[in-house]
Amino acid sequence: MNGKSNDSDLRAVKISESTVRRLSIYLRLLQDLEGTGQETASSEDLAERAGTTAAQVRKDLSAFGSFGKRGLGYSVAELLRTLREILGLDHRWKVALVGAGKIGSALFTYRNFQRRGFEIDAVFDTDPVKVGQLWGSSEILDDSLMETELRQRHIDIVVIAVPSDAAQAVADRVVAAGVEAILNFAPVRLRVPASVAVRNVDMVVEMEGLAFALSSR
Amino acid sequence: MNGKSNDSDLRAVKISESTVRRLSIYLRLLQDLEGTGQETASSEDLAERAGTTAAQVRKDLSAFGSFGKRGLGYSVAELLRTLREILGLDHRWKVALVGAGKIGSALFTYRNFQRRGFEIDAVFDTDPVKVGQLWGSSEILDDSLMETELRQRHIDIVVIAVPSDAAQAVADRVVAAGVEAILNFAPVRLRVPASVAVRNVDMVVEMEGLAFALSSR
DNA sequence: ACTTCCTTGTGAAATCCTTCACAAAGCTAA
DNA sequence: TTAGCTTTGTGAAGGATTTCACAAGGAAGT
Repeated sequence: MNGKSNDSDLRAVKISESTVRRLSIYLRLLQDLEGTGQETASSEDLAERAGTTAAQVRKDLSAFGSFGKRGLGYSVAELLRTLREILGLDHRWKVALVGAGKIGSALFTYRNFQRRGFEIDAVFDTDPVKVGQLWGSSEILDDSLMETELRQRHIDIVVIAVPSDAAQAVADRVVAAGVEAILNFAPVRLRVPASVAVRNVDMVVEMEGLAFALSSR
Repeated sequence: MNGKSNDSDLRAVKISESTVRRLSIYLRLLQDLEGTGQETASSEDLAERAGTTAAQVRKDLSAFGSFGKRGLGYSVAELLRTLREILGLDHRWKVALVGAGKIGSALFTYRNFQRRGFEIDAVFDTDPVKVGQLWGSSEILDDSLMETELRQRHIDIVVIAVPSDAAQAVADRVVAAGVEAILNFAPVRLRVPASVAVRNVDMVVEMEGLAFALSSR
């Protein structure tokens, strides 16, 4: 929009994972703020709510451009729009879920997902009892259809929610089918090519972190 | 002058969260290795499986002492024992679950929890329909009993799996009841005293991290 | 014993991330 | 317009974490 010295080559600068995490948190805060009708927010406001520092907020944002007004802060509406764009949430992402167990089911019904632009377009399982069942409007598909369906439906992100001993095999097939982003709930480190983005949600690791914290007292 | 006290004073050295995370991952790898009958593992072995570097593995471990044998590597059995001790998994931890919804339920039946030394001893919910129901051997308790039960049962860790607008209030009560470790599944940043350890499991943040990664191509 | 090979443990260097601190910019009021 | 406040954006400093690289320890064979 402006012709400032900013040159906004988003691709060039390396953004750390922690920065991206915080951006996601700022986004959520801003959504809350939008609800309250507050129109601007300072880096100090955001920092306090996000549990970080004002300088950190400004640094995080400054990697992408200048979005604030000095003396005023950031426009909630504008920063919301900007963050959504930065995070790639300005369009919907097609998600497939592999594993229709308890965790898969919890995830499927998790409203925040759909609301944030992630739509689960396919569910796979190996269990013949589950295959064919309807989850919402989508039928649980047989595991063997995975590769073809992932391609045909142009799935962007796959959520792996299978037992840990099956996870790597699923990951291999998913990668072979051209998917480049995986959210892994299985308690294993998946080995994938560097071009594939993986995020792990590992409850046991977090619990053990708490156990460690409690023990070091 | 100064009593340059380093040596093996475990409490004194500051261990980073990322180190603790990796220790937990090494522990899991070693459990797998134990199953295969492999008796020793080098830092290189562990690093490859954990998706890190050999130097990192050695640094992580060296913060706690010297557990390896030069030329040989680490004894799987011994390192297992040591890591369990370091992480505080040499005894069981009493866990309470607040929120008997989908996520709570998935967690409750998650076998890996119990297996790793975490036993869920109490479940709370506000919904009168759920209160009184039996989950495994434990009855779902009314939310209002939370403070007293947490104290009476000497709960170490509370898992918060309630909607985000209720999470902070639950956290406040839990902290007031003397609990010092919280695993939070609600998509909010809890504000707690510094003495309380909090770990967040936030699926939306992870998904948005993937969206960002996909967008930056 | 000696030699060779392997792998640890660890200072030092390099890299990455956060905090500091302040000039510059925007707003309001007179 | 100028003065007084406020808050951003950002180099530079400071800290933390990771990687490097190698001396020293240990095993196994001769």
